[in-house]
This record gives sequence, structure tokens and C-alpha cells, in this order.
Amino acid sequence: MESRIERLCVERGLKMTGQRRVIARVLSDAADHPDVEELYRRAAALDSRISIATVYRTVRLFEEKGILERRDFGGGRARYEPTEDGHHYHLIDVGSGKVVEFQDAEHEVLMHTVANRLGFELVSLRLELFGRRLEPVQPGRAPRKPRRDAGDPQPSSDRVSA
Amino acid sequence: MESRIERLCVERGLKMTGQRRVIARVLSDAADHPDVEELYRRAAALDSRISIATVYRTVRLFEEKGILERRDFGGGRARYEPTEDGHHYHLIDVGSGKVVEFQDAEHEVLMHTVANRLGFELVSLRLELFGRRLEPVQPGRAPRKPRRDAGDPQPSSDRVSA
DNA sequence: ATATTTGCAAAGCGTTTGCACGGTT
DNA sequence: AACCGTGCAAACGCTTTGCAAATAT
Repeated sequence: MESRIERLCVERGLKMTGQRRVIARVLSDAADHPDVEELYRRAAALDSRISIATVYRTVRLFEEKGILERRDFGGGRARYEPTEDGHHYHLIDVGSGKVVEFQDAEHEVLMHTVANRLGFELVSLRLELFGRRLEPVQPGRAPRKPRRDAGDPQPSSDRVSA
Repeated sequence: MESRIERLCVERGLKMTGQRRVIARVLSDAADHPDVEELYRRAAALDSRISIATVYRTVRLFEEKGILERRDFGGGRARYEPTEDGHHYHLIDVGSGKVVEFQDAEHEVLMHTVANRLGFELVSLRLELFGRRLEPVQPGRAPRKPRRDAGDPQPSSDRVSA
């Protein structure tokens, strides 16, 4: 079955090879922000006739076509996620590496204001929060001792609106 | 004469070699956000018995000691600036590559709030604005046609408070 | 005197690319 | 058929590192 990303590729007139179809599917199925290595692993699991060079090329092509967005959460490797409608930002859990997405209209406005005040038109911005999980404090209950939660070493993400 | 950064090095008990003294001086004199290559160039101008490997090692050491802060403005190379008291952020002029610093207390508070709302304690954050120079609009005068201002290709920076 | 730091060159890492082959339109 | 995409391996740009010589304390 045709994946969401594959549909976008066709719309934009990309030649659909087997490799691109597989990568499109992997991306469509991804709920996280995988790096190229990880995409390659997942793609190769579906079809082993894929080289990592192709993943690099494809991911770059998709980005140029506006299908994908490249992220840099530190750590030296680029990470990718399908382009979405509204802008959102990322909070990286320093404990587990998990990525939480959030939106913040107020912030957006503020940054435009700041840029203008400095004599600039805001073209784009990069915002990443790095945070440590907070033990939820229940009213009327003593907070429990924080558990050592190693978290999974693989990057993944939940989607949250704040 | 002993540079500001050199003083910090001594305070932190670093062994002061000739190379480190030169690099400390270059950093003390820098008003911008140089990358390692640039630091090396400036250091070598003062004392040619310096290798780029030493610059890399020194910059890393200084960062570990809290003397320097590493920045990533995109473009793949790390850039450095002396640690300062108050936090500040950077706006990169996409036209010239120049970096403008600014502060924004409101934003700081907002980001803490957002993190908390998501169940996290804010550990650190990364914020960079990318902007295009705005032609200053003078009241009562028609705006002039924007000049094609190539800007200098070398990165540099002004310090501004907004 | 001894532990650290240095220069050099080689290696590492993520990413890109030249080339000949193979697949899509 | 013509063109574009692919795999492979080599190259790339930035950064780190092993080693033996040099240096700070």
C-alpha cells in the first residue's frame, strides 16, 4: 500500500524506485526522529538491497522537496522527521534521549518581536530544550524518592502539546 | 601582560604553556565567535609554534573548565566564546553571517514554564535566530530600495541588548 | 624529576561523490 | 531509448588520538 510520504513524492514528481518506496514507508511509519543510520537499519530490514549512500541521498532529496525536515539535537548526526503543518519544537530528555514535541505560539511571537527590535526580519529559528524528567508531585502526598530510570537507549519520541 | 582568560586558567590550576598563553590571549581579544580554524590562524600569527591539534585540545580543555562555551550556529564547525555572566542568545544575519547577541529574560521564564508543563526540569536550552537585515524605516520618509549588501564573508559580531 | 603537553601524522566519524551499472519513465 | 538512481568505495571536512619529543611545575 502506498505510504503517506510516497504519495507526497509522486505529487512532487519524483521517480519512484524500489529504494525510495521503502524509505518513504519507513519514514511514514516512524513516530520518532531517526538518524540516517537508523533509517538505513529499518529500510534494510524491509529490503536488503539498499545502501546507506542511497539513504543519505534520498533523505537529502526529500528535504529539498520539503517532504522531510532535518533536525540537529546535538551528538553530531542529523535526524529527520516528516514535515508537518504547524511549527513545533523539541524537548530532549537528557536522561533517556527521548524527544518530546511541543508548540508555543507565545514564544513564536516573542521571537519575531526580538528580531525586529534588533533590526532583523526573522527568517527561521532553532529552539531546543534539554530537560530532566520531573517526578509528578501529587497534592497531599509526599513525593517518592526518584527512581533511577535508565530509559531506553534508542531515541524515540512522544507527541505532546503544551 | 596577563590576559583575562589566562587569569582564569591560573585560577583553575592549569599548567600554563606558551601555546595556552597565546590561545588565551587570542580568546581574550576576540569580540566575535571564532571557529577553531580562525583561532588557529590568529594564534599562529602571534606565535607560529602552534599546531591546530593543540588549539583543538585547548579549546576543549577550556570548555571543560567552564572558561569557554562552544556554540553551533550550523555550518558544521564549532565556534567559541568566553563564558559570560548572564545568559545571552544569538541572532545570525543570514546575509553576512554576522552574529548579534541579545538577552531576553521573558523568554527564559517562558521556556522554564513550558518545560515544567511537560513534566521536565529545564537543564539547558539552545536558541538561535536567523534573520535578514531590515531597512530601518524612518517616520515620514519613503523607504529606500534595499541595497544588495554582500556583507563581509568573515564571521564577526556586535554586542547588542534587546 | 615527573607528570603533562605538544607536534605530527594517522585515524575517526558522519556525510558526500565519481563511476559504472541498473532501473524507471 | 534516454535519463536518472544506485551500489561501491574512495574522498571529504571537522575533530580526535597514538606516539615520541619537549616542557611546566
